[in-house]
Amino acid sequence: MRPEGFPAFLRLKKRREFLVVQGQGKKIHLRHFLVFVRRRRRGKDEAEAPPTRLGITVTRKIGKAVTRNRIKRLVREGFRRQRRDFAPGLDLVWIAKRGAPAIHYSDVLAEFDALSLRLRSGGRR
RNA sequence: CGAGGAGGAAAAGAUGAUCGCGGUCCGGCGCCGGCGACGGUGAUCGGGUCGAGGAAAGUCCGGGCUCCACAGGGCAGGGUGCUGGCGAAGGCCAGUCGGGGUGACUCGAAGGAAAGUGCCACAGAAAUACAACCGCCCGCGUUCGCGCAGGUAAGGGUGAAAAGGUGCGGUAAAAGCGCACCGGGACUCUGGCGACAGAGGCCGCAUGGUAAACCCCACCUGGUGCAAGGCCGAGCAGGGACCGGCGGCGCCCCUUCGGGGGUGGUCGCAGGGGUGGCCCGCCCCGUCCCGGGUAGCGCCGCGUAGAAGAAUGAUCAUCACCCGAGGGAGGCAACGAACUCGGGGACAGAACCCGGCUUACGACCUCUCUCGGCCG
RNA sequence: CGGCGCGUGGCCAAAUCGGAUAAGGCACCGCACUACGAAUGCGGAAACUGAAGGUUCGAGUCCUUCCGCGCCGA
Repeated sequence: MRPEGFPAFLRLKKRREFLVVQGQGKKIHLRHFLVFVRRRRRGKDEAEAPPTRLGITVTRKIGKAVTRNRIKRLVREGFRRQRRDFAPGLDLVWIAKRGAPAIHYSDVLAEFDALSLRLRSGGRR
């Protein structure tokens, strides 16, 4: 697999998967997003942890179709670039908050930095 | 130079680099089936190729397509409404009339109010019919305050709207009572396919407004919407029909205890099916029919962009473009080229397809026209 | 995708067939009562009816377009 690719098996696609992560995962508030994080279960015969997957939710309350698409693209781009720095075996669900339409790509990168920082400090306990 | 009007074309400014995304084709890889050739499949990898708009938006009209209903006609309901042409369309083109604008131009649901019904608050005497409150005038009476009988609609007052308007004549005061102009009406002629326009003489001319109130007239009109509609369908549960080959065992019912009847639970033989050219062999088995129909990375519908967490993005560089400030070549002047710095690029994302409309929108190009300012 | 409904002070809301200067309650402000508050009484402010046009003498009400909500069906 290409190091910065984003093939389909790295995405959450079914509504059921989203509900599981949102119901059982840990809730982390960032500046423009609400992120749910849940550790994936490891299969019996799998040697290493499964890769970290991403799902994005932007409701119609956030904006019109153009802005919703733009937010999802930016988050996907950030995940694609930062994926190597993340611990494997997680499911992430990003839900856009009200301020999200105004963000730029650099803001998304900052959000990812903040998220990984929170995950590291929280995971030590 | 500025401000504007109309028509058209084109719309992430262009190119490159790096990292990416969706469809499809080819190849690799994984999985499944097969002895195999090979076939199927995948959320996987590589390569080729294609990959948003003029409005993709709103869903205001219409068509294709879909299923349901349906002889024809009519009623009800809904829609449209100046004229002519085209069209499937509430659209387009050309014109007429009316409103707006100095103008180029632009906007208009613009049929009918002597078919009928309703409504017209407040004010006012009176709001569609019996017009007369203050007035004005004549006559009679008078206690000189006014009263009665009549004429009148000019003036005052109310109102959005008050029985055509203005002027002159006229009169007791007045009045289309008479005349001129304006307005109106039907008529004739002329031009035009027509909406309508123009002209002419005629009629002194009471006959509101509202139909985006009910309505009348003319024309159009069946409903449904791709979550339409069709197909596959694990599992679970259901309905009906047929023959139940023979025998053993089991189970159930009846019994005069001899037996009789029922039963696809099971075994054997027979039978049927599959594999195969055929036999042996091996494997499977009550048969047939029917409806509903869930799960599904389901399939088709579905496209030379095209899915069902829904693709066309991010970063950088260079070059154009526009705006502002500085600058000042050039020019008699109004004006203003090169260059430097700073800033900017809208509205918006296909979801069955197509045509029209409406709404949103930065800059640029082209054609044509109007108004204004300054200079010579 | 299709259909239906609703937008009136900060909040909840009324307004008959088109005829107002657009009710009422909660909340708010002031005064009175009280030692202070609550409650009560009196008084007051706050709206151009989602936006823009149109019809009408007159529009919250009728019509058109747009904006924002909500509901229903498949």
